[in-house]
Amino acid sequence: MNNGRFPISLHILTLMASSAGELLSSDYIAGSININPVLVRKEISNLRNFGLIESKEGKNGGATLAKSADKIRLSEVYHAVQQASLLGNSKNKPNPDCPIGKQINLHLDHLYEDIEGALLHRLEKMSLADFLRQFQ
Amino acid sequence: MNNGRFPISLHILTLMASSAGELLSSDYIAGSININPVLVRKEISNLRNFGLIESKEGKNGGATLAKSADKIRLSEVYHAVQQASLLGNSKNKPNPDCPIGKQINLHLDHLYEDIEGALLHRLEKMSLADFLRQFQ
DNA sequence: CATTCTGTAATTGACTTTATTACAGTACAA
DNA sequence: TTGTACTGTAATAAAGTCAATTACAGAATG
Repeated sequence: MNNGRFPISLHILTLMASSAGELLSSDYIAGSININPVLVRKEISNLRNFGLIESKEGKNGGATLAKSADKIRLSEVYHAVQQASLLGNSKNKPNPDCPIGKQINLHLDHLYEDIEGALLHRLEKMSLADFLRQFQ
Repeated sequence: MNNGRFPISLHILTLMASSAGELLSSDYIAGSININPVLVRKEISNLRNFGLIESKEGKNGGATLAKSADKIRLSEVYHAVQQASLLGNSKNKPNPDCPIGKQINLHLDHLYEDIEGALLHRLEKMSLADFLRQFQ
């Protein structure tokens, strides 16, 4: 994964899991993560599109989990923030006249798929509730 | 992994494995990958530090594998290019006054280590020779 | 000793990510 | 019904990252 969005999204969800039911404001969340509130709202918007978060506009509004923390797998969080490939995106444009260059992206892609499968298998095993449980 | 260095290093090593014994110039390699020769030399320099490549300066110089392709595990390549953490580096500076923020980097790091372990396990199983064997 | 390489530093440029500004719209509460 | 406190989102600016490029010293060869 290429971005810092995974930790941000997981932080957001962890905060919500730790205060289940309450609506948290983007300003409060941004204060905990120490980033800009607009970025928090963007991530919340994304997580909402993936059915992990519900939010409420207006005064006393905010966001909360859309389902209980033990129903949220970390693999869902991964999918929600995942855009590019795990290990360096195959955006390289190798020389098609070279016998190695011509084929390497195909084989790299296979390798990445294999590895990403292993990664997802791990993330699948841990729920947000499991993750929160580590905090004391 | 955050960078495009893994595919570049693997490409370099694959070229060398496919023409075992020969010294390849950074210009030739750069032509196959379609990147700048200086970047190739930087990667070669790094791979040499990890004992995967030997190089020779001067006219008719170049680089070649330091050991046979079936002795090189892809996990070694990963280690050679790995600097930052796999999933978004914990460069966030969460608020230490927040009970979640205070602890989250620790738990994120544990999670990353766990996942990286799974990834390395996969890469450990494949040698450079295995990777090259896929090419026909 | 000219040539062809590596090795490496320094700079520039392209791109990506995050912060910031701005503002419309929504819900609540006095 | 109006002020306030929020979300949602777009647009822009600032910061950071990564690769390309330039430059050049040094090594090996013929």
